[in-house]
Parts: sequence; C-alpha cells; structure tokens
Amino acid sequence: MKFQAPKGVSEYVPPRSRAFEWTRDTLVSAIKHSGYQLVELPIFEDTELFTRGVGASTDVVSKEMYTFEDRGGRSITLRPEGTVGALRAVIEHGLDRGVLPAKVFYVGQFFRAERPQAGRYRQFYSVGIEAVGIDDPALDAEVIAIAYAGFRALGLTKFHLDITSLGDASSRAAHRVDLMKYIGTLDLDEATLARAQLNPLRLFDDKREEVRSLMAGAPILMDYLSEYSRDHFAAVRSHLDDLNIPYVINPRMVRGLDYYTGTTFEFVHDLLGAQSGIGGGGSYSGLMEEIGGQSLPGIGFGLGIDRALLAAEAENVVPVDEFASDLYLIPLGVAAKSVALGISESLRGSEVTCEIAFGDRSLKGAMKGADKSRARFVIVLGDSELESGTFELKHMASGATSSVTLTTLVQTLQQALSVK
RNA sequence: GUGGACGUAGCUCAGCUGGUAGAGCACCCGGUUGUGGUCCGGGAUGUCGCGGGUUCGAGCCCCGUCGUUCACCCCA
Repeated sequence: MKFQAPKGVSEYVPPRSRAFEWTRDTLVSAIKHSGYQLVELPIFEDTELFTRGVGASTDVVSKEMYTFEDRGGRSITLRPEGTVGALRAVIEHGLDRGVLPAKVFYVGQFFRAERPQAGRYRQFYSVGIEAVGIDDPALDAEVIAIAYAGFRALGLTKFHLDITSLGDASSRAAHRVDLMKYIGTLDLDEATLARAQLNPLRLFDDKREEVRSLMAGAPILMDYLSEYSRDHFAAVRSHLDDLNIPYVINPRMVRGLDYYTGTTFEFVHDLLGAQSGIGGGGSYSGLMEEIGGQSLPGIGFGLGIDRALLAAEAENVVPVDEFASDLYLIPLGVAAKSVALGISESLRGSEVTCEIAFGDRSLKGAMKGADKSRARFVIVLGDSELESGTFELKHMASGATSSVTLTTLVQTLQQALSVK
C-alpha cells in the first residue's frame, strides 16, 4: 500500500516550498504595510455560516463544500472562502465596536470539492483582507491598491485589473427583471437556462462564442445604478487614476459569491490557463447583518497564493534560491562533532545560519554537500584544529581562507556576511 | 459533475508491428593519507500506478479502478 496525498490538493516541498513561502510572505507584507492585523481563524465553521453568508444558490455552497457531521451532531464545513469566517470573528470579538474600519487579514488553506485542474485545487491557499465599518470610495481604492502592490512586489506585470460596480440591491433587482426578460427571448439550451435562473449575470461570462454574441445586446447592470452608486464608483475610479493603477471597467464581470454589492474587482493573469483569476474581491453592504452582526458596510479581497506562484513562475520572476546556509561545519570524528554542535549552538542567537555535515561521509563527500547546499563558508574540524583552537574559514565562492578562533568566529562571519 | 490526454528508476523521459526494462540528470564510492564546483572510473535504484482479462508470453492489446493533466462548469 502506497499512500498518496488526497486528490487535488496543492502541497509544497523543497525546493519549491521556498518559492511558496516567498509568494505568501510577499503578499502578506504588502497587507501589513497598510495596518491590517492578523486574525488566525478555524479552518472549519458551522455550515450555516456559509450557507447564509456566501449564499445557498451559489455553486460554492450548493455543490463544492466539504461538509460533515461532528461527534456532537453539528454540521461542520471546511471553509471554502475567507470573508464570512473573518467577519464572524470580527463580530464575535467585537472588533467592529472599536475604531472603524476594523482591518483584519487572514492567510491559510481553503477547501472546495471541485474537479482539480491547473491552478484549481481542492485545498488551496489564499490570503485576504477585510475592512469593516466605513463606506468610503478611498477605502475601496486602497483595498485594490494593496492587492495591486502585492502582485507588483512579486514582480508580476502581465496581469490586468477588471472593476465594476454591482450597485445596491434595488438597482440590481430592477436590472435582473429586464435581463431575465431579455434572456427569455433567446434560444438557449436547458443547462444554460438553468444557470440563468440561478444567476442571470453568469451568462455574460459564458465562454461559448454563440452565447457571447447573443448576450451582446443584453441590458447592462451599470446602466441601472443609482446616482449614489454611480458617484461612488466614479470616485473610486478617480482615486485609482490618481494612484496610476491601470484598470479596465468590465460591466460584464461576474463574481460567484452572492454577497457582493457596489465596487467589485478581479485581477486576471495573462499567462495562466483557464484558472487565471489570481485575486478578487469587492464590497458587501448586507453581509455583516446577514450573519448576525451590526448593519455595517465592508470591503475586502482574497488573493490566490497558489495561482500567484504559478503566475510568478510563468513570468519567471521567482528569485533564484536565496536560501543558503552561511556556515557549513564538517567535523571529522566524534570529538569534532561535539565542537561542531557547540559552535552551531552558540550561533543560534545570531543571524548566522549554520549546518553540520552529519554522518560519516568522506571529506570530499561532505565538501560536495556543502557545495550543493550553497553554503557561503565552510570550516573543517579535524584533530589539528581542535588542538590549536584555530580554524580555516573558507569562502566557497572565492576559495579564499582566513583563520579564526572560536571567539572571533561570530564577529568575522557577521562582518563577512554583511558585505557578502 | 461532464469530456479528452497521460501514468516506466528520486527527476525528465526512451522502449520498434506484444518475447519478463534503458538513457540523461540526481545520488553513493574512488582517482595517494584532511577540502567543493569541471573531468575520468565504478556502484545502488524499478512488484513498468493498482486489479482483472486476452495470449504460450504484456510495459506494450482489452476492461475496471486510482491518480495526474487539459478543457467545460466554477473560481482563488
């Protein structure tokens, strides 16, 4: 019996795990830079939180959730997205009673029982933010700017930003009536009509050319926006213009979660396959109340870490292996190993990373190991060194050596490493 | 959930019209006793995804199954 990882999960092992860390940490630091604070949340929640928050008619809830019953008979679901869980925590801990907007971020894995595909996994990683309690176009713009900055910090350039406004509930309802009327006049197959019943906006997103051309004359939600929504959206755009963040207004953009209202956006990468959305988000005016909180507006986004990494690889911008130990110790014999362990221990508090050649490989083999691990410096610990107390510190790149003692080692290393 | 392609050493792959497996890289040892990256010599490595069938005989054919992958659907 050979065990394999469960179907469709994304997992990262060396050497690619370092690229994953880099992707995640780069996106997170863009977020922290704007003062968002971490909420470390459970990976499972009460099922009803998602059915109410995300919307029972969405694909995510209706057919993609990992739901099970726990021993107490409670219905539990592995989180398929981050927003509603984050808001539940905001409400539960009263973060929305303090300074507004309450600004939180989360990172971690999410679960959706879909058919796996390039860039689509059953367990995937996202990082997201939520800003709750203030309705301000400048906040919308900043949220978008943070995601944009994160992607740029990764070095991505071949992506674009789609934005639109979904307006408020009444304008959407009015549009929906007209849209359904229009769709009713079209000659569509049963499956497509069923999708239209669930969410007519979906048809704007259909990949088939014939459907696209049929939908070309359909009424556009943008034309139904209230004056308030229109002005709000104009203000968001003007902030983005001031920030020199390029975007395209895409009135046909569709989001799969029911809670979005007003400003919504999506980052799409140009070099990825069918799963090209690397991040998306928007504002949600009714969601807080829907899940039992105060009636407060909010806005946020989720960025796909797996997909951002795929994008960075496609653009060839992942930094080449910056990870390397500073010092590689090669002890010859038992006494030398003890000394090596001591040196490693004494370095633990410093910034110097240190590895030891374990086992009883030949010196040549150990040197090869040092080379493979791209160690910057090597010290061979043999009988003569132990006796004299002085060691040859070898700089691998140049081959140059200098002699150090136990007491001067740390200082010498730090000096050498600071100039590199 | 639907459809197509694929599944051979750690990795990338070869294997002719069926005759019980190979290359490159990586790995280990050695090329004078204690110093790497190149070069040379040597070495280990596979229930050919799994189960069944056809056949004297299957990695190559058939069925099933699991997984991967691409697309639809949907989305991060």
